[in-house]
Amino acid sequence: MAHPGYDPSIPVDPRVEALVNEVIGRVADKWTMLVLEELEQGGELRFTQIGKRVPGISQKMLTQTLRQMERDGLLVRTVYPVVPPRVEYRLTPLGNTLSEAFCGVWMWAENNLDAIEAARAAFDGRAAG
Amino acid sequence: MAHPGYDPSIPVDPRVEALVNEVIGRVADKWTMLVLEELEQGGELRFTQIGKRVPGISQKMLTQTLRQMERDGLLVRTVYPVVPPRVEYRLTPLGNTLSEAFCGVWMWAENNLDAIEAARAAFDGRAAG
DNA sequence: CGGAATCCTCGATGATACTG
DNA sequence: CAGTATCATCGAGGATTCCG
Repeated sequence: MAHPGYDPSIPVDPRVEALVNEVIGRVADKWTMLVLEELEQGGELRFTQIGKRVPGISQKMLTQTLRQMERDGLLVRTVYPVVPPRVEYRLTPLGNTLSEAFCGVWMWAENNLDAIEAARAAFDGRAAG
Repeated sequence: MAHPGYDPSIPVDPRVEALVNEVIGRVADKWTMLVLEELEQGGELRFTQIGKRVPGISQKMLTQTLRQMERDGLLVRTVYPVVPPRVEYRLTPLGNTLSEAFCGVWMWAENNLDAIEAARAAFDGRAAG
C-alpha cells in the first residue's frame, strides 16, 4: 500500500493485510460512511433521527449498519429504559478518528467533481465517436 | 459532511451532494481501492500483472473496475499494437491525488486493527454472556 | 494477452408484518 | 420507538467459453 511506512521489501503479514482489507471493505461501505458523517455532525442521535438524515436507507440496513459499527467500536449505543424506548447513538473516539481519516476523501470528491465529469464526458465522447 | 468548509447552515446543492455520494460510492468500492493501491505502488502495470497483485479479483471485475476508473479519469490505458497484445495501465494525476486522499484511511485501518479486534471481542463476549 | 459474451448463483437489500 | 423475523427480488459478481 502506498502510504507512509509501507516498504514493499518488507513482506506484510498476510493476516494483517487480510484484516486491513476486511476493515477497509467494511468502513468503506456506503451506509457506514453516511452514518458516520451524520453522527459526526449531529453528535448524539436517535435511531429514527439517523434514518431521516440518511436518505434512502432502509430500517433493516440502518439496524445492521449500526450494529456493525457498534461491534467495531465506532459508536456506542445507549438504551434509556423509558417508554416509549429511547436509544441514542454516538461516535466513540475511534469513530471520530475514522471520520477524520475519511475527511480527505470527501474533500477530494468535492474538489474534483468537475474533473470527473469532464473525464466521463470525454470518455463517452470517444466511445461514441 | 464533517470536513473543513462544511457548514450545516449553508444548504448543499442536492445535485452536488448526490454526485459526491455517487463518486464516494464508486471510489470507495473494494476493487477500486485495491487497484488504486497497486497502481500507486507499481507505476505502469499490465492487465495480468494487476490481476495477480489483487488477490481474489475475477477477470470480469478487473476489466469492469479498470474501465470505470479510466472513465472517471483516474487512470490511462495504453494499447501497444503488438502481438501478443500489450496493454498498460497507469494512474493519472487525478488518480494519484485520490490515492493520497485514501492514505489516511489505510493508516487508520492499520493503526487501529487492535482496537477493532478488541472491540469486537468485547462486543461478542457481551452478546454471549 | 487482454479482453467480450454468456449463463448462473448467491448474498445483499428492500418490503412487509409483528412485538416489547 | 426501536427494533426482530420472514419472505421475495434483483443485480453484483463468479465461472466458463470464445475471440482478435
